[in-house]
Amino acid sequence: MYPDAHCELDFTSPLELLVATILSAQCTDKRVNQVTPGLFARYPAAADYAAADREELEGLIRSTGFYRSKANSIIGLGRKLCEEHGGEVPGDLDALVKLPGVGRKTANVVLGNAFGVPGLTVDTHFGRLVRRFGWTAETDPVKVEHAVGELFPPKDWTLLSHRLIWHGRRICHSRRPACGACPLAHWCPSFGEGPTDEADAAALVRNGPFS
DNA sequence: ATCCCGAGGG
DNA sequence: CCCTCTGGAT
Repeated sequence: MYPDAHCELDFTSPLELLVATILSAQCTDKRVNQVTPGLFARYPAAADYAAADREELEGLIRSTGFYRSKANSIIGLGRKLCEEHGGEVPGDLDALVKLPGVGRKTANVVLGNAFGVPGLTVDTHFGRLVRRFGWTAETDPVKVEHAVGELFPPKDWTLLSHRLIWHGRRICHSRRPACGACPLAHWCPSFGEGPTDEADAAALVRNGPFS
């Protein structure tokens, strides 16, 4: 299912993807893609963010929401990249997570889509769906990441993340999931009654559309 | 636990 | 009017 699910943010470099992912917090990808062309043209390199005028940057990203904190993060990001990473985006999780505005989810997005390093991007969709599927009951994102990581080989992690997010965005919504339109309705333990036990969940992983 | 924050949908 | 949208820092 969803064999060609992919990152829907527009980008042409690790830096662009990193900035776009920061902007995508609590915002649709479509809107992020509306502001990034102008943003990337104005600030082509990390040094340009480091030297950016705060109010001008805020104006360019305002429509994505949380624009003051996002502008702060992006300016700090540019500075730290220049001071500690030669102006380049580091390709490892530990360094990425230390950058301002970059948490584990954002770091894994950059690793998976710009560096080809397998990563599970546990965002709100990912967590909600794997709990509905009965794959884990954890709510802490790191615990969810480890639990789901045990169920699939690393080579499948990035595509699996995109598939789950795709499905979450279009069908398995937070409040009113479109179970009537869901191709997984007869497979999903949350369609009928409540969650299944661990053996059932393991079988769902082995035989399910995401394997 | 709370704040940051605009835009679009129901 | 209320809710949600691929979070992260305090």
